[in-house]
Amino acid sequence: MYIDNPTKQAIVTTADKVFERMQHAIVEGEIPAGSKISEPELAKSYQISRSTLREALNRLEKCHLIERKANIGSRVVDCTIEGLLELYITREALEGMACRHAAINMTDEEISSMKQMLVSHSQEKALQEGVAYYQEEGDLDFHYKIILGSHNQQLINLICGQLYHLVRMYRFQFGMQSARASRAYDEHLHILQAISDRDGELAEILMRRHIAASRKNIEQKIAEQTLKP
Amino acid sequence: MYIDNPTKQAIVTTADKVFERMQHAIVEGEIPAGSKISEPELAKSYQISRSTLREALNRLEKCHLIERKANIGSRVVDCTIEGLLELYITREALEGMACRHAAINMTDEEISSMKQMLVSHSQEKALQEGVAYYQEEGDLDFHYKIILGSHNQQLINLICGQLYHLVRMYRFQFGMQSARASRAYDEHLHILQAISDRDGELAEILMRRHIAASRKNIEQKIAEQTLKP
DNA sequence: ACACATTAAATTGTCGACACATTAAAATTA
DNA sequence: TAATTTTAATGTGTCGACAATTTAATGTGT
Repeated sequence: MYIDNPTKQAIVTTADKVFERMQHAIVEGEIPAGSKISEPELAKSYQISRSTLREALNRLEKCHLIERKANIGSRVVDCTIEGLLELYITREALEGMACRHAAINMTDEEISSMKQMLVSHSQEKALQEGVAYYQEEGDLDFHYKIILGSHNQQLINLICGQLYHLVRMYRFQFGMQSARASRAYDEHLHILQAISDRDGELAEILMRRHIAASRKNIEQKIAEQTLKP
Repeated sequence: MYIDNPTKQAIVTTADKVFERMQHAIVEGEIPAGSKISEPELAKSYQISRSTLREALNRLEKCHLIERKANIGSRVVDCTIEGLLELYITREALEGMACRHAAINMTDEEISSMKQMLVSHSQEKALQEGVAYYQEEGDLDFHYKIILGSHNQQLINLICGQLYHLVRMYRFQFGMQSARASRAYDEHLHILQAISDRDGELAEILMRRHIAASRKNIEQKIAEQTLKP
C-alpha cells in the first residue's frame, strides 16, 4: 500500500505522468542519486518531446529531487549525511510548529480519526512482521495527518508538497529501519494525547523531541558504521 | 539600495531576466495580485516566445508568487490576511531554528560583522528620516544574515530562496511600516547578543518572539482597520 | 426571458527544429 | 611528451507551429 501525498494535484497532462514516474524512479534509486540527467536520452526513453520532459524536470526541481544549472544540465541530488541531518533539522522546525497548530485547529473528528488510525496501526504492527509496515507507511501517515491538521496551507505545501519527497528518498536510499519502531509508536501516542488536550505548547515540544530522537538515532548508527564497516 | 537575495544564482539566460523582471513586477504590484496571467499576451509584451515565458513562470511558481493549474493557466497569488499570518507562522518556525543554529555555527568573524552592521544601521536610523530605511532594508538584511549564519543549506534555500519573495511582496502590497521599528532594533540587539554568547536555545526563543511580536502587531493593525475604516 | 446544446474563439500543452553554449576529441606547437 | 589551440560532438536554450482543452459566443427550444 502506498501513501499518497495529500497535496498531490490531479494527474491530467503527460508531463504530470512523466513527473510521477521520475519521482518514483528517483526516490527508489532507479535513477541513481547524484547522476546527471540527459534530456535527449530521457525524452527518447519516455517517448516524449524535450519540452514535456523539461516541464517534468521543473517540478522535480520544485521538490528538491534534482538540481539544475544554466547551460550545464540537471543532476539528481545526492544523499549525503549532512543533507539528511539538515533535512531533519528543518522537519523539526516545521513539523513542530505544525503540531502546535494542529492542537489548536484540528477538529474533534480529525482527532478521533487519528486515534482510530493509531489503534489499527498497533494491531497491524502486533500481528504482522513487526516493525516494517509501521516504520514505513504508518509513520509517514501519522506525520501527514498532523501536518494537515495544522490547517496552515503554507506549512502543508512546504512539508507535504516539497520536503517529504526528499524524506522518502532518504528512507529508501539509506534503508532506515530501526529498533525505534515501538518507541516511535509510544511517542506518537503521547503527541496525539497532547493534541487531544489542546495543549499546543506540549504538542510542539513532543513532536520536536520525536524528530530529534530520530535524527540522533541516525547519527549514532552512522557513527557505528563509520567505526567498524 | 536593494538587498539581493543571497541564494540568487547568476542571471545568464533570457528566461532568467524575464523571471527577475516579473518577480519585481509582482512583488511591487505592477502585475496585480490575484490577476490571471495570459501567456500569449505577456510573451508578446516581453518580446519572447511562450516557451521562454513558461520557463520563467515555473520559477515564479517555485517561490510561490504564482499558482498554476493544468489546462487553466497561471494566476498571481493574492495577498490575504490569512496568507500573511500563515507566512509569519512559517517564518517563526524556520527562522527560529535557523537562529538556534546560527548561534552554534556562525564564525566569530560573521558575528562581529553583524555587530558592525547593527551599529551602522543605528546611525543611519538616528540620522535619517527615522524608521523607513531600517524597517525596509535593514530588517531584511539582519534576518538574511542570521539565516545564512545557520550554515544549513536546506534552511537557507527554503527561507531565502522561496519564502522571502513572498515576504517582500506582502510588505509592498500591505505597506507595513510601523511604530515597532525602534523596538525591533532592540530585539535584534538581544538576538545577536544571544548568538554571540553561543546560547542557541535563547537565540531561538528571542527570534521566535521577535517574529511573533511582528505578527501580533499586524493582527492588531488589521483589527483596528476593520473597526473604523 | 431563461436554460441548455452547439459552435467558434482563445488559451494551454506538446512537438520538432534551429541557435547557442559546453564538453570532448583532434591537431598543432613548444 | 605535455600543454594549448582548433575543431567536432553533444547538450541546453529558444523559437514557431500544431493539437487538445477550456472559455466565450451563438443559436435553439421551452
